[in-house]
Amino acid sequence: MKKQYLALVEQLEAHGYRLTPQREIVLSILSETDKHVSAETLLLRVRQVYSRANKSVVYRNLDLLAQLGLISCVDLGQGRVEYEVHRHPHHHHLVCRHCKQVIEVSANAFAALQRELLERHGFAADMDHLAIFGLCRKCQSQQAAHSGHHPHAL
Amino acid sequence: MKKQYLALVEQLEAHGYRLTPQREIVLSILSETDKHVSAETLLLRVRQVYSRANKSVVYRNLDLLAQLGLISCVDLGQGRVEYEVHRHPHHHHLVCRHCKQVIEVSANAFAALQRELLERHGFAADMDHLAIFGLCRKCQSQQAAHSGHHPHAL
DNA sequence: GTTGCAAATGCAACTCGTTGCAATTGTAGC
DNA sequence: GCTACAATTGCAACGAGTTGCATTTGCAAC
Ligand SMILES: [Zn+2]
Ligand SMILES: [Zn+2]
Ligand SMILES: [Zn+2]
Ligand SMILES: [Zn+2]
Repeated sequence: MKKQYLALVEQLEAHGYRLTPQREIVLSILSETDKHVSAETLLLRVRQVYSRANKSVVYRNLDLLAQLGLISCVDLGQGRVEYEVHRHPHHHHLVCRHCKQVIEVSANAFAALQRELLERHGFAADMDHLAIFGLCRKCQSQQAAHSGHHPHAL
Repeated sequence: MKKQYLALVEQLEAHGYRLTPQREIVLSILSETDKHVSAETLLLRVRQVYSRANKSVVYRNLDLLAQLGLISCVDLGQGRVEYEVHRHPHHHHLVCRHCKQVIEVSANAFAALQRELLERHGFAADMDHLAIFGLCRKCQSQQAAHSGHHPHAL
């Protein structure tokens, strides 16, 4: 994905941001990863190339990229945020509260809502990469099944 | 809101959970607060009544109530999560990334999406209390205005 | 009112992410 | 190649929330 990396670099330079070694490495790792990556994992990978890499710097670079709209982050309920370069078309995630399964859905289903929020409230919602929590099909039936409840019941 | 407090207690007991002093105080404060409250604020209020109250216990009780679907929490981007007893009908929040303004909207607009996710993916989404980020009307025009960008520009 | 025991608590240590600030570095202008 | 200066980094301290585990307690059974 050399193309994507060059596009990221171009965007940064167009906005007057510097290209530092650590930032370049973050960009290259992000652009060659086609799934979500946590800050922790990203830091470890950056350190394979640049061993003095620093937590704050990675976070700050991720913040910068997100602010420029080049990457997005999402919290899938795993206790850490995950990042990825924007894919087109956009996608969202349905996260089952019970079995933790994550279903990826296209952003199409969200376009009508986005339009309605814009029309009714003048609000331009970022419908880029959402996590929606709920119950998957299987866990809905299971929950319906046992209405008897004990504390700590699974 | 005595009625709401009693309803909460009843739900807890129906599920076999104990009624401890600290938990009772958390319930009563939540049920007499008609807006969002952070865990920190809640802890301070609990301590006005029960001065030895403990951070973990407050968090664990909030988790329990959320798990039972009695309260919901939302992250409005303020660096801390806010809690509230469910109001009916449900509402959501539109948060402007730029001016931090929060617009409250009814859950109606989200019903169509919820239906679609259920039909197409069998997923029962919790559309109880979401925070959607984006740009308010005013900040959209402002952003359109200045296309010149410098690092650190506001 | 005693007893038994799971539920709940208290506490300290931990994780993830953020922040303030001093030191360093990229880069534009010369 | 220097210089200047803002952008970036490194670090350590911080804040919100979680967790493991030993202790305590609510409550139901007797
Ligand atoms: Zn994704
Ligand atoms: Zn499930
Ligand atoms: Zn709300
Ligand atoms: Zn705004």
